[in-house]
Amino acid sequence: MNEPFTPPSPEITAVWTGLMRASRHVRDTVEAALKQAHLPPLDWYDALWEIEQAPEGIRPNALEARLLLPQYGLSRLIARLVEAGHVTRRPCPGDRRGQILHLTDAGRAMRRTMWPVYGAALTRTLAHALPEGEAPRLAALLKGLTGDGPPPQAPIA
Amino acid sequence: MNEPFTPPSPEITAVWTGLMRASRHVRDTVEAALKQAHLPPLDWYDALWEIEQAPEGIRPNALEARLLLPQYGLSRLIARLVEAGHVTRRPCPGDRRGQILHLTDAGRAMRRTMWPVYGAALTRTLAHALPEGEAPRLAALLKGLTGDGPPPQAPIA
DNA sequence: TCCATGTAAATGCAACTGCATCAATATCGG
DNA sequence: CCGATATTGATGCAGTTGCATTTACATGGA
Repeated sequence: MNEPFTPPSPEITAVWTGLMRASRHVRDTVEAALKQAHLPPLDWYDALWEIEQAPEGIRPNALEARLLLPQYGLSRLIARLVEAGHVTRRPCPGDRRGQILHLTDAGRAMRRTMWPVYGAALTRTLAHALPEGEAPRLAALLKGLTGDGPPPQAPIA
Repeated sequence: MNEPFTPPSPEITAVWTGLMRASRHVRDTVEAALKQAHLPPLDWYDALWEIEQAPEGIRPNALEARLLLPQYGLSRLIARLVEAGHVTRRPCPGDRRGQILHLTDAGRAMRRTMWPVYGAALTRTLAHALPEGEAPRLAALLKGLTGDGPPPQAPIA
C-alpha cells in the first residue's frame, strides 16, 4: 500500500523541463508580440475565434469544452469581451438559465487584427527552431501527452 | 516594410496547439497531485531545490536566472518561503543591497516531502504517454524551441 | 570627492485567478 | 404536481500576477 517511490527517469525529467521551458518561452513570445501591438491577450483570440466559428451563436458551456478554461474563468472572460463590445449575450430560447454568445462586428474586426500578429509571432518562434520536417513528429508526440487519445504504440509511422 | 502576412503552416499550428495543450495538461496534473497532498505549488519546489543546491547560500538575482520568474515574482515567492519558515534571508557581505538565501531544516524537509509526489505524478503523466524510446527525441526537439541554443540542424542524431 | 548611471530587491496598485458558493432555472422520480 | 437533484452561469473573497516605480546601495568617470 505504500509503493516504494521510484524517481522518474532522466529521459522523463528532460521531457518535463523541456516542456515547461518551451511552452513558457513560446507562449511568452506570442503574448509579448500581441502586447507590443497593443492588442488583447491570447485568451481573447481563442474565444473570439470559437465564437466566430458558430454563426448561429454558441453557449458558454459549449465554449468551455473547446477553450481551456474553468467555468468561472470563462464567465469572466466573456464579461470582459462583452464590456469591450466584442461579444453580445442574448437570452437562450428554451433555457432561461443559458445565454447565446454572438460576435459583434468589432469582435470580428479585432480577431482579424490580431491574427497576423499572432501568426507571425508563431512562425518566427517555431518555424526556425525546428529541424526540417520534424514538426509533424513533434506535434504527434505532444498530442499523445494530452491524455486524450489512447496511449501511443509504435513510432509515429 | 509591410511584409505581406503569410499564415503559419498547418504543421507549425499543430505544434503550437499541441504544445499549449500538453504543457497545460501535464502541469495541471502535477499541480493537482501536490495540492491533493496538501503540499505547496511547483514554484516552491523549484525554488527550494535551487536554494538547496547552493549550500553556501545564493542570491536572488542568481536564482532569477535559474528559475523562470520575473524579478518581482521571485521577490514575492521568497517572501512567502521566508514567511513559511523554509528559507532565511541573511545580509550579503560586500553588497549591502543584496541578501543571501539559505534553506532551513524545515525547507529541506518540505522539499523532500514534495519530491515523491512530484516525481510520481510526472512518471504517471509522461511515461505512459510516450512511445517507447521517443522521450529523448521529444526532449531534444523541445529544447530547441527554447530559443537558447543554436538553431537545430540535422535530425537529432 | 561628487555626480551620473547602473544594479538589487521591494512595493502600490490594478487586474486576474482559484475556490467555494450562490441564484436561477431545468429535469426527473414519484 | 411536488420535491430532490442537477445544470447554467455569476460572484465574494483571498491570494497571485503584471507593471511601473521606489528605495537603497554600488560603480565609474570628471
